Amino acid sequence: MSHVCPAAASCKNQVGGFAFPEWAYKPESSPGSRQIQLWHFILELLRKEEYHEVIAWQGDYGEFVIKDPDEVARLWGARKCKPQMNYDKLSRALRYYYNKRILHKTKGKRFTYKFNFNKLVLVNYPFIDMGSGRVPQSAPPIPSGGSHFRFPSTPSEVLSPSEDLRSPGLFGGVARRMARGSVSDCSDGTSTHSELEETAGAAGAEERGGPGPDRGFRGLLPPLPPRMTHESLFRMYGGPNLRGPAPRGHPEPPSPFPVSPLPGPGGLLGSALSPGLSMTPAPPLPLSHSLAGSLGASLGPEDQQHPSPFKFKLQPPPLGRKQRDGGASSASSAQSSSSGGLSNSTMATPKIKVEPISDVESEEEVEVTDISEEDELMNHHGNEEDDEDEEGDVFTPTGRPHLLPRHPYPHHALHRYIPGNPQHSNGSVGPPPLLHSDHRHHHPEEDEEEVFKTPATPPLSAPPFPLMSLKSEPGQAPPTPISPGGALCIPLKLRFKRRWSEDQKMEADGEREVAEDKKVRSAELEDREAVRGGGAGAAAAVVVVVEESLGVGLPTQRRSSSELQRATAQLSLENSGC
DNA sequence: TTCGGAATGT
DNA sequence: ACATTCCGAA
Repeated sequence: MSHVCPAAASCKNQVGGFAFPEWAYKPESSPGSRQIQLWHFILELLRKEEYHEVIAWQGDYGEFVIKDPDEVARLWGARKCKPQMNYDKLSRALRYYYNKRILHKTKGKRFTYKFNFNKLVLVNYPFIDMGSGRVPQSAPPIPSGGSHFRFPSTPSEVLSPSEDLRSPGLFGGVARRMARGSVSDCSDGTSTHSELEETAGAAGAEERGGPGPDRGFRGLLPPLPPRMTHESLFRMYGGPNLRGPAPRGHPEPPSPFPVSPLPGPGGLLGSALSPGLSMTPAPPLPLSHSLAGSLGASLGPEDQQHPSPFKFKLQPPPLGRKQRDGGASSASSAQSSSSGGLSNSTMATPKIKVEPISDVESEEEVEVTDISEEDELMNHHGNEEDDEDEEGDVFTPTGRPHLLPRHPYPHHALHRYIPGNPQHSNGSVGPPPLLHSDHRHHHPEEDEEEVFKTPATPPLSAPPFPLMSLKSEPGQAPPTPISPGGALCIPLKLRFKRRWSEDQKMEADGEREVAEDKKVRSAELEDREAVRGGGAGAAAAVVVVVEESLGVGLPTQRRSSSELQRATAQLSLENSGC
C-alpha cells in the first residue's frame, strides 16, 4: 500500500493482462523490507565506480571490501532514512545475511565480505561481475528498481502457484519493457540519499515517460552476451564493454548498459544465466512443458531480448533459527556459525513450518554448474579460502541441503533427477548423459555431487545458459530438443536439474518441510529425505534442463524465459512506476 | 573487529 | 521478512 499504483489494476495481479502471482509483487511491498534491501544496496554501490572508494570488489568472486565503513553506513542510512545508521548496525544487518547465505565474511580481512552467489540464485541474470579475478568493475546495471524486486523466496509461492503460472499465456503478453524504478526511496527526492539515486535517477529519468507500457528498460538489460565463458561468468555483458582485464586501473566508467549484443536469431541467448550461478527463472516450473509447447507456438515472433530485471533469489533456507521460545539453550552455538554443535537429533522437528520455503528454494534452484568453484580453483590463490569452500556447496543442488558444515557434504540427493525418470535414463534429455560423462567414475553418491559440479571444463564458449528448466514429468517427456542443431552449441555444459514436485513432495514428505532448523542437521535430514523421496515419492521428476536445447533448437524455452523476464520487468515497472 | 542474541520497529 | 538498535562476548 505504501505505493500507490496508478495502474492499480496492474499492480494487483495482472500485468498486461496476465496474472502475476502475488509474490511477484512482494518484494517491494513487503513490509519489513521496505524497499531496498541492504545487499541490493551494496550491490548497487559496488557497481558504481563513484563509490569505489568506499566499497569495491576485491579479489574473488563476490568478494568486496568496505573501504570506508562509515561512509557506507552513511549512504545506507541515507537511503533508508536512518541517520543514525553506523557501521556497527549495518554490519549487524550484514551478519544476518550470513544465515541467509547471501553473504559471508571473508575471514582475516577487515571489512571484507563476500557474496555467496553460489547460493544465490539469480533469477535473471547476474549482472554482477564480481571480478573473478579481475576487477570487477561495476556490474551491469542493476536496475535499481528491478533489483528490488526479487522474486520470492517463498517457495510455496513460487511453486505452488505453479498452475497459475503455468499458463502459457501468462507471460506472453507481458510487455517487454520494463523500467527500473529506482525510485521509491523514502525520501522521494528529498534530501539525502540521493547519490545513488542520482545516478540511477538520471537514467531513470530518461526512461520514464510515463507509466505507459513503453518505458522501457531499454538499457537495462542487455541480453546476454553471446557467449559467456566461465570467466565471464559474472559479467554479463559481454559486449564491448567488457572491460577486461585490467581492473581497476582506469577510470571506469560504469558501464552503462551495454546493450546489447544482440540476439541473433540463432544465437541469442536470451537471457543467460551465469554459468556458475544457479539461476532460476522465476517461474520455472510453470513453463515447463506446457510452456514449451504453447509458448513456442505462440511466441514466436521475434526474439527480442528481453531484458530482464535481474534479481537474485536466495536460495537456501532461511532457517529460522530464531526460536527464542524458551529454549535459550541455543546460545552456545553462537560463535561458530558454521557448525556448531548441533545436537541434532533432539530437536528433530523443531518446528514444522508449513512453509516450504526451503523446499521451494531448493527446488527452485536449479543447479547448475557452479562456476564459483571453478573460479576458485582457477584462481584460488589460496587465499580465501575456504570460506568459500565451504560454500562449495555451491553445488548443493538442492539447495540448502547442506549447510555449512565444513564437513564433507553429504551428498545430497541429487538423485532427484534420476529418480524415476525414464527420460533421464534415456538420456533423451541431454543433460543426463553429460552428467555422467563428467563424473566418470564416481560412486553413485558422489556422482551426485559431481554432477553438479561437472562443469569442470566447460567448453569455452559456453554458450547460452539455459534459463528455463524444462521439466519433464514422468509421464511426459518434454520434447526437448536436443538436437544440436548447428554447430552452435555442442557442448552441453550445464545441466539443470530441478525437482519440482513440491506438491508431491510435500505430500510425500510431510516432514521435510521442517527445515527450519538453523543448523545443518536439518539440511542433512532433508537431504536424506530428499533422496529417499527422490527415489520414491518423488515421483517428482526432476527436471533437467539442457542448455543446449536452448541455444540450439529450441528457442521456445528461451522465449518463455524471456517472457518471464519481461513479465517481471513489468512488474518492476509497475512497482517502480508507482 | 567480528559475532550473534534479544528486543523492537516497519 | 528485514532491518535497526543495543549490547555482551570472543
